[in-house]
Amino acid sequence: MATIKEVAKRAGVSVGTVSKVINHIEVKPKTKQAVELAIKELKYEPNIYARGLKVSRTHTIALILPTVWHPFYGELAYHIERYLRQNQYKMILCNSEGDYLTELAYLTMAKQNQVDGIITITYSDIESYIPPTIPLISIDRFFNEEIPYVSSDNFSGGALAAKHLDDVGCQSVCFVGHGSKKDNATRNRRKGFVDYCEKHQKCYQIFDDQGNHEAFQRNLELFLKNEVIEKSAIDGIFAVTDDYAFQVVDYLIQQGKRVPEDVQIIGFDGIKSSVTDEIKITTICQPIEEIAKRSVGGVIALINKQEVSHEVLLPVHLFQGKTTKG
Amino acid sequence: MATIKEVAKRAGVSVGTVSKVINHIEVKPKTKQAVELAIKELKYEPNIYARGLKVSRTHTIALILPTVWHPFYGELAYHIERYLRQNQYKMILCNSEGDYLTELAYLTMAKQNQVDGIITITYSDIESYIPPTIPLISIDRFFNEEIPYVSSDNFSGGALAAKHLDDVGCQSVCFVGHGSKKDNATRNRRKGFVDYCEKHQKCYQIFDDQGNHEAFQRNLELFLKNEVIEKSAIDGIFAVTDDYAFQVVDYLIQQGKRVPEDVQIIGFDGIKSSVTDEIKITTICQPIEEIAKRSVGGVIALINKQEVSHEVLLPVHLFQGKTTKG
DNA sequence: TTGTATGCGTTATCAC
DNA sequence: GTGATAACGCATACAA
Repeated sequence: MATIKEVAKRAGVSVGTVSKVINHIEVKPKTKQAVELAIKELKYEPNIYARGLKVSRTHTIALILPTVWHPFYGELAYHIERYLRQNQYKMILCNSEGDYLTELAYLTMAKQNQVDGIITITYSDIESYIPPTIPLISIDRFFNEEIPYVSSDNFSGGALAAKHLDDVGCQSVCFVGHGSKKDNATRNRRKGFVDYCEKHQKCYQIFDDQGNHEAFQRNLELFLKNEVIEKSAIDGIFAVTDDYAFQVVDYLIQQGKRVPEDVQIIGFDGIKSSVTDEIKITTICQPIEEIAKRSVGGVIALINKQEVSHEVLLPVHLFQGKTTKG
Repeated sequence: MATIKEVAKRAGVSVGTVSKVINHIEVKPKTKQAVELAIKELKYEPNIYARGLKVSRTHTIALILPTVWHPFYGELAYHIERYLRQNQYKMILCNSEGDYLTELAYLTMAKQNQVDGIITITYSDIESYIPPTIPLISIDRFFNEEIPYVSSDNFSGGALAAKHLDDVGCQSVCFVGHGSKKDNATRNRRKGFVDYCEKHQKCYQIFDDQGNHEAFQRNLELFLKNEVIEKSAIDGIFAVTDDYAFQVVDYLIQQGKRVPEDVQIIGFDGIKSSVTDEIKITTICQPIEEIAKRSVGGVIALINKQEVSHEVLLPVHLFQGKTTKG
């Protein structure tokens, strides 16, 4: 691997001059030519570590999320990487799998100057470990007044879901969600849903189980069996994520219910498993690409010591699918 | 940010000693304690760039793939990141979107010592740009005798698909694929399929359109309409990927055909859109996790100048879903 | 066992 | 406009 010194020698100039050429600082056209020739001949590539040592900027940011193996996070990661790349940033991907130790390891990386900033979407309490000096943007999660976050307008989304079920004629609706204390996003969806129901005096129920994956599924099916299949007490369901909506749809159909004739169902997220895929259900769509864009813009602004708004709340919209009467 | 010097001063030792402690080289227990205390007090974090400059190892590898926003690549990326992390490596993710310029940019990164190695899954002709000095593992793609690759046993998979259609009673089968010149993987699936049919004197057809996404879909539907709907000349279809299998299933059902009663369909890949998702169709499953494991093992071995087998061919297996008569 | 000194490849600040 | 040189923070060979 050629170094800047060898380039300088070959071009018959000093290292300083070579450095100038590399960094696009004005030099005499003739010397510039000579240097560029030498660079080509020696196939010189600047060593990023030496440079990093000097300027302590890596042009790398870390993205921490539960797992990229999921339509929502996959799409988000895809767009974030794309926007970062457009801004000459590289992205280190971390699947935390919800493990806060893994997340902490990445915070440490940032402290070591391995990354210039972090975008995180987490449900762990890493708040107290985040040094105020690290440029960090949180997605979907409010930590404190210091840490900027970008999120969909989950409250309005929840209300919109309730309104839609109302509009399509549901008499007795239900919220289905996984009661996580940490997840502000889904909590707000529930709040919005409830708020609409209260204001419009809709009859509603809440299923908000806190168990793990298996327990949740078991309890959900028990609940549905009882309320929907046997008592027919519910004719409209708002599932807090599309994943849950699928579960609900699958179970009800398996139990002989018709969707949307007997029960109408609306989800949240608007997931597609790839760019060519299609949204499968009626759902509240998050503006994933916009979330990505704002997050990237946010970290880069933070890195450049610019002002960043503490809260960015992005509008959602309804996608009319086949699980409600359109 | 504290440096090694400040730690040394505070601990009353020299920088060399501090360095030894950090790198787990034997020192007197007492001095070790003192140093560790100082490190804690000053919240010292080693600067990775200074270290990188010395040892030129970054413990970072780049993963280049078309897009992480897809169940197959998403799962692959997930596992690769996991294995890398287990080996104290970080992963830079690059969605090339099939653009070879983007891919080249990452090769350059490797040359600049920004990454220690590369795992790539590409359909571009980047072959001539890969410097032989860069540790690189190719997935699903044979480049040349120098570059090691890991892949599913696509040929056997294709044959297995044909055999399965044969076993479940199909009389006249068909291969559906996107004829890419670069994609050895899918080509071998086709070869395996044809090989089985020839050997067992099965009647078969090939649909291997080369158009872009829209053209392909249009032509595929034309073909299916003609051969399946009108002529009923096909009762078993092997789609070269699950994505295509879904397309085929959707179209045929929309056209009034029953699956698997009228037409049986088998895909390839075994994709699930998340860890909790389920495989939806009969398909040939790739051992995605094993591919990830071998790829990671491969690059790390290359980085450590160990021998790596040029070809790793991993066995596939049949998943019996509801699109064939089990 | 520990300290000292050198150099890794760059950038940036000076003189010239 | 260009060249010399001092950092940047660390690892390491060698000296003590």
